[in-house]
Amino acid sequence: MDKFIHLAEYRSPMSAAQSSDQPSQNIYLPKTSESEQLKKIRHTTSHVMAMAVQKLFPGTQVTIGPWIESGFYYDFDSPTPFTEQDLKAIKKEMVKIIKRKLPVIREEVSRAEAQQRIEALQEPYKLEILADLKEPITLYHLGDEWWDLCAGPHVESTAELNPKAIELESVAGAYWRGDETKAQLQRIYGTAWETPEQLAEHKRRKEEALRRDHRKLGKELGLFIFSDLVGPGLPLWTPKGTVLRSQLEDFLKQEQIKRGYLGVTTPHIARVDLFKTSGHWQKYQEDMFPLMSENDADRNSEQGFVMKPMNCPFHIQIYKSELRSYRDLPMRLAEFGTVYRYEQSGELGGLTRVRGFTVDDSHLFVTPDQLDDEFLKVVDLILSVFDKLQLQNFKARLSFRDPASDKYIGSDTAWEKAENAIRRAVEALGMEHFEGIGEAAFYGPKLDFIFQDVLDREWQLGTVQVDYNLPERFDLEFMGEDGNRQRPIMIHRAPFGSLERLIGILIEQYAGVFPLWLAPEQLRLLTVGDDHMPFAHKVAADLQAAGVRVMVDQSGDRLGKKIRNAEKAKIPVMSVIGDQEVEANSLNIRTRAAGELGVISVTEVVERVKGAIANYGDF
RNA sequence: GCCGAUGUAGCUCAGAGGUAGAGCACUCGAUUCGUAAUCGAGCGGUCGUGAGUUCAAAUCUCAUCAUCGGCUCCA
Repeated sequence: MDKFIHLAEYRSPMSAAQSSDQPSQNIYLPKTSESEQLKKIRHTTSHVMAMAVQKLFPGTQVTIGPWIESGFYYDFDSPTPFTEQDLKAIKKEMVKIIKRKLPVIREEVSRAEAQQRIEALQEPYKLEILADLKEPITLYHLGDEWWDLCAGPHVESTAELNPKAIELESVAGAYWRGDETKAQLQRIYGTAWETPEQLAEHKRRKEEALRRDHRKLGKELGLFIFSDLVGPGLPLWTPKGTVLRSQLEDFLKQEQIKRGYLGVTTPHIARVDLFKTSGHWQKYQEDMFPLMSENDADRNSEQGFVMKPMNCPFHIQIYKSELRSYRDLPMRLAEFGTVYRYEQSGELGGLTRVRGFTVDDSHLFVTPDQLDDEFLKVVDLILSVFDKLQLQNFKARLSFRDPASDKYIGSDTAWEKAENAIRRAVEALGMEHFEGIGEAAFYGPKLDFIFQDVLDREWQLGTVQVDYNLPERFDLEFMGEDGNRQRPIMIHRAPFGSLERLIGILIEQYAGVFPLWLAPEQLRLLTVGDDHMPFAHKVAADLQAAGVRVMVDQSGDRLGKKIRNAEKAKIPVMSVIGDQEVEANSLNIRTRAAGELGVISVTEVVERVKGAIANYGDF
């Protein structure tokens, strides 16, 4: 377990070593948080942008405009939305302002003074911002024409900004204070750098990220599709994509067998009463597909079936089907269970956010004495799974409830016990982590493993949850050593989280180049001419019989084209077959990773494939 | 769900009130070729869907569906 004690320091996938299909220009792009100069540049640029917007669009109110790691944004309350054309005009105006070399002047004022000046401007959002500010209250002026509340820092003059290192990137809607019940503002995202070269590199990396995007690669590699007739957020897996799924499932199933998990299988729908008992119906209804009722009367009295949004209540029924003894515990019920959640339409995207997905779910029923040990074992399993998948860029989050919210079920005592159990585990492991208040499941706190996609969006994959609440709601018991019935504790856990989301992240992490054990097509045979086809098919049959996923390129293309196609399809191993190979009854191997390897016998190829698969490595 | 953008052949895209194009893919023919694209021909689209405006709509308007970027929500 030692090797997992320190989680790899988080790095963006874009900067990861294997991230590039093309050599990087080796221009270092610091994050804003790493560079005082970028903080100044981006603060000032965003002020210049806001000044330009207010000049071009009178009546527009300025709200907040912080830097973000790769740039900045500013939120405006504008009577009409901004368009792409507007961005160009705004940029032009910004250049004018910059060229006037306006000094950036810091001024410290009293709260009353700030309030008075804001009232003169008639900008109510600023008043709200002011109310939350601590002393000292500072204003930053651009010349004597424009100012905003800001803590700084700023450059000393707009002359320090390079218009060629600035770009306005996109417009978007955003709610005031991030609250969907409040006004929707217009947000403009932009970026600013010290040099035009840095901006060019930033844009190059964004384009590279697009090439690795799992939605693009999934289509190019033929891994999954979506169909308008099937519906949004419901991926269909092709034969190639299904290889990925089954390899991952088989891998985890083997790991679970080694750790004493028991497989179960449960239906996709259930009576709504099951979810009333669990509390899902009360707390989660708007995220569930609507009730299936036979008639209006049933619908009105909430009788009928629903698609399952989670697997736990089903596993609980299996646990409950017999009186369990303390000797039976811990009982670890596991299933690749496909669940259906009615996500809001605007949330859907690729494989990372879908409406039907498969959870590598397991529920562990444990005695209070077993809780800590079982929890650690689960974390160990999760970390070893990530290790095998070469996933290093993740953060561990303690997802606790927001005490101010009423969206949770269960007693304060139960929640405290569960949260403490997670804290104990993380401390015992010495694991780096951060706390996410309000990130808990409605029935219990979680330890979540957060990854980033190619566009730097964060996604939860693996999760472990400690749950005192569902055992209570379903009245779970086991017969204790002393002959008294006791209540078990549940651990919910999923190393992958969602098979779909995991595969989305993996596609991007590998840039579509899968390790041999996952590659849908492991080896492709390329004949020089048609005369070599019979030998190719014989070899293919032998390799297939040995368990290798092999295909013969059947096209009439020339060798160069066949190689090009195999490279584009990111096939890890290819073999050229011509007169020499037929004569020598062997294969001439070329790998994607290492190029030509020379002539190898069929038997040796099989052994090398098996060896590579066994240690999750390359051919 | 909200704000904005986009939707043209299997894929990537061009066209922009006068009735649809390219490259790749696919099919056929010729070529039988040794490590990233052989040549030629052919097939293929009621321009997301439905209304409306117009003599005429892929093009303008509205609605709707889907996708994309954000926001909100979440595995």
